[in-house]
Amino acid sequence: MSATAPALLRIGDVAKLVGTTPRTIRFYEEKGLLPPAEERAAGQHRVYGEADVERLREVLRLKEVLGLSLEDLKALVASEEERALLRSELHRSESRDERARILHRLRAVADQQLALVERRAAELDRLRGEIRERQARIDARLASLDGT
Amino acid sequence: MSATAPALLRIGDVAKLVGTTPRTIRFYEEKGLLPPAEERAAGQHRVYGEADVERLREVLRLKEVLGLSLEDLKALVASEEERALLRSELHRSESRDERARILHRLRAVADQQLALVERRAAELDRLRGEIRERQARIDARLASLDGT
DNA sequence: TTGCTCCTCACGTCACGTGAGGTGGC
DNA sequence: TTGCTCCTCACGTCACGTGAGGTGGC
Repeated sequence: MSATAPALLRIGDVAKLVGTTPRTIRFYEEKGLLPPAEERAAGQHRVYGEADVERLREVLRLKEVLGLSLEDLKALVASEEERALLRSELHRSESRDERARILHRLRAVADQQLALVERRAAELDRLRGEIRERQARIDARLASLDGT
Repeated sequence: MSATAPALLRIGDVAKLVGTTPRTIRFYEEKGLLPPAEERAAGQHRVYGEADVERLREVLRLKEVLGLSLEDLKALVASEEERALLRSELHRSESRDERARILHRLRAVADQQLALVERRAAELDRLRGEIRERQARIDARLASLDGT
């Protein structure tokens, strides 16, 4: 049975895979941002699976790109959890009405997440635009220098 | 002469204008990120001008949008200072060759700053794209539910 | 003189980093 | 048994927040 068992990872493996440190993973667990990673006796190694890696990767990416505090990140993790739950419900759903209800809820979650991203993106776009304008003005002055 | 003197601001005024706190301004000064804000005897109030406000506003914006550490921010502040210096040199420049040299240097500074912005923007664009795709897939499934 | 804002320590906090000393599994 | 990674305290650090106690200017 061990041949078909899913790959079990230790905290150092997970940290390397997602580009962080064991300490950060323990810290997030301590703060309730990640689930306690399997049952285990005190002083025992934590054990993780592929799904945990994917989840953590997504969480860290959202934090980095959006610059969120752990408090804000907690809310986002909750919405990611709802998304996962809804997707599995969608698979098991049996009636058309139920599927429609779940899909509408999924759409609402996506809208909410997009709003967070759009705010940051707008600020960056503006900054990018300003620098490009500066470049254009410099180029124009250089061209007029060459032209005369 | 006091009628034509430039508006002199205190640290609390500046903090409000740029949306931060006096403590942060003092901290940045302490860390060498901002100049010591006018000569003043120990225990005297700090005094600022309009130019200081503009500078600080830009610095804070770069920090927030790019998510930089104070160490990285220091380098960016240095490049902003070079930019200001180059611009005033450009005004005073007398030969065509000098102007060309300064303009090329200004262009290099802008390129460098844009590179910083583009990296962040690319990450955000990808995230934005993924969420929009999710929305589109949800909408397609909803449409097919209605269609059948 | 009364408020208000300012000043300088200096300790608190958030999100981890970094050893210290000890235990677990190939 | 030897390495390696893991474990739990626990103190350090970075970027400030937050009083504590006192001084300065309309």
